[in-house]
Amino acid sequence: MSIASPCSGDSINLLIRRLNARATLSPAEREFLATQHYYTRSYAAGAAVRVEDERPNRPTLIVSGWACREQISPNGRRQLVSLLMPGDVIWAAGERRPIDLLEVVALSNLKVVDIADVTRAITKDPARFPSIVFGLGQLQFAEELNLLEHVVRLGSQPAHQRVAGLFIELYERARSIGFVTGRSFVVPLTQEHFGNLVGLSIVHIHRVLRRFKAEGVLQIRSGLVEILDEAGLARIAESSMTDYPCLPAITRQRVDRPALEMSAG
Amino acid sequence: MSIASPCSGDSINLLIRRLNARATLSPAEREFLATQHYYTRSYAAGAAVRVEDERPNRPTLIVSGWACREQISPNGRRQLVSLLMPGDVIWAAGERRPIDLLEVVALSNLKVVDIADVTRAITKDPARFPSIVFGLGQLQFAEELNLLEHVVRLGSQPAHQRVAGLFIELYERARSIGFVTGRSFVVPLTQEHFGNLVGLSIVHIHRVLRRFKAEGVLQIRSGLVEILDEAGLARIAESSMTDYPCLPAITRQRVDRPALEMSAG
DNA sequence: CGGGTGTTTGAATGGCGTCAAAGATTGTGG
DNA sequence: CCACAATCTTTGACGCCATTCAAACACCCG
Repeated sequence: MSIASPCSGDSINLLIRRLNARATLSPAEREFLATQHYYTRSYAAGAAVRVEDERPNRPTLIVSGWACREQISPNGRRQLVSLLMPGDVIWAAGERRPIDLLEVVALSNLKVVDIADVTRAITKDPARFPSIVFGLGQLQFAEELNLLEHVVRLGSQPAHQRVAGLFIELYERARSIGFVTGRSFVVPLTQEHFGNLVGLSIVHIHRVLRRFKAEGVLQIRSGLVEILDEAGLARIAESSMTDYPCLPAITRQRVDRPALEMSAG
Repeated sequence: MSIASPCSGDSINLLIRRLNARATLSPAEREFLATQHYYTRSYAAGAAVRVEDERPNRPTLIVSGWACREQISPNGRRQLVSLLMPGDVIWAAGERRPIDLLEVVALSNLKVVDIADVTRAITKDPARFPSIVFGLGQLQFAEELNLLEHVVRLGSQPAHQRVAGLFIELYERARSIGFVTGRSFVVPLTQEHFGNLVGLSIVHIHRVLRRFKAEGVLQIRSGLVEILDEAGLARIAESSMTDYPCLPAITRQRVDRPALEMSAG
């Protein structure tokens, strides 16, 4: 199953809401965005998100599914540099940024719309769309901020902190786009993806997650992340090096797997 | 603490050369930069580079010495996010970037000049200074590119690759500003700084460097880095995970310390 | 010359990766 | 709708890369 996908008509409602949260759009701006015509493209999980024959790539909005910017290290390892969720814009208009040089890969089945024409119109007459321009800039800003936190995580934190920090980020981002119901949200990633994000092996990601579940902090069941103890999770992410007793402790964790009934909405 | 004093336009020759390498400056542009009046400030090693009462900080050019952008992790560890060398610009004019939010700290004694007035004049009339505008943008671009490589290093490479990659970056950057003589260049950093950069302990940084010296790849003697085998260093940085036999091998390395005569110019 | 800072080294511990294999889940074709 | 394949998860055993602790050694500065 894939995540609930908005139908074509309101596929950019999410973007409008996000922009609106950063700078209130004028009715004219909202009208403009809502009445444009958007081309949809779909990618299978694992596919490179890229417009053929188009270099550099055209500004694109993620409608449903998740993707990442990735870089293959010279040693063959895969590093996921940043995560992209619905409502995120991939190749911003205007000046090229280094991050735009990285390959974008679909982590789940993915639907995007081309917003190249829209952004062209906007940058050609920015005075007409002040809040849109500002909001798009803020979205870029937020992604680069996440990147900086990522550097700190990778460079100076042990496994459990990295994972805790990652899930706090995911939680907040999912909530900001309205994808959290209760304390749960769908994350269409495998443990390998988590590992490639925070620089840990699959096996060790699993060990950390098992620990979190045993401590009632966080739980993942078939792609549904449930934050059981938000404060506890934050405490782990921000604990000093010696505070949190390291992994071994819990040795065995028998899984009494209850029947699942949650839908992936 | 910083000491402000007027200073000759000579200190920005390095910046002019760097900009010129990216887009040839017109005589008028060169003239403009060279005849401006610049205020110099100095910081002691370890001091925060910051203009008192000024928030956000004013665009600033590093004249001599090294600095870094750093972030203290919640767990108390220090992560150096990016290195700043002479000729680098710290707080770009115009839009604020997330990286500008990080604290800048002098790693050695540092001399900078304030270029706020200059950048203001330039951004107010960009058509008059096309190559300067472009060149400054390229400098920003380069720093963000280094940041991405840093993410890959921290997230997916073992110790010796991180260190090798770091010194390749240092070598190229030092060369690009004309600070390399022969195969040597001065790096005013301690092993602790290296560790905080690439996410390793002091002790392990030392072990890796000892190994590099024993293998005739790279040598550091009182702050002078000597690249003994550039190709070998690149091979280490790009080797696949299994290629390079890991550390232990060389156990003992007696130091026969020869007299040094290099100056730190 | 003495104190502070940085370097160097050893020993011991452990966090995390690798290897391997058995469940569990998802997807696919008949 | 079921059987089968592929993918993902889970677990144990094992070993090494890297950290921590601790202490000696070298260097710089006033």
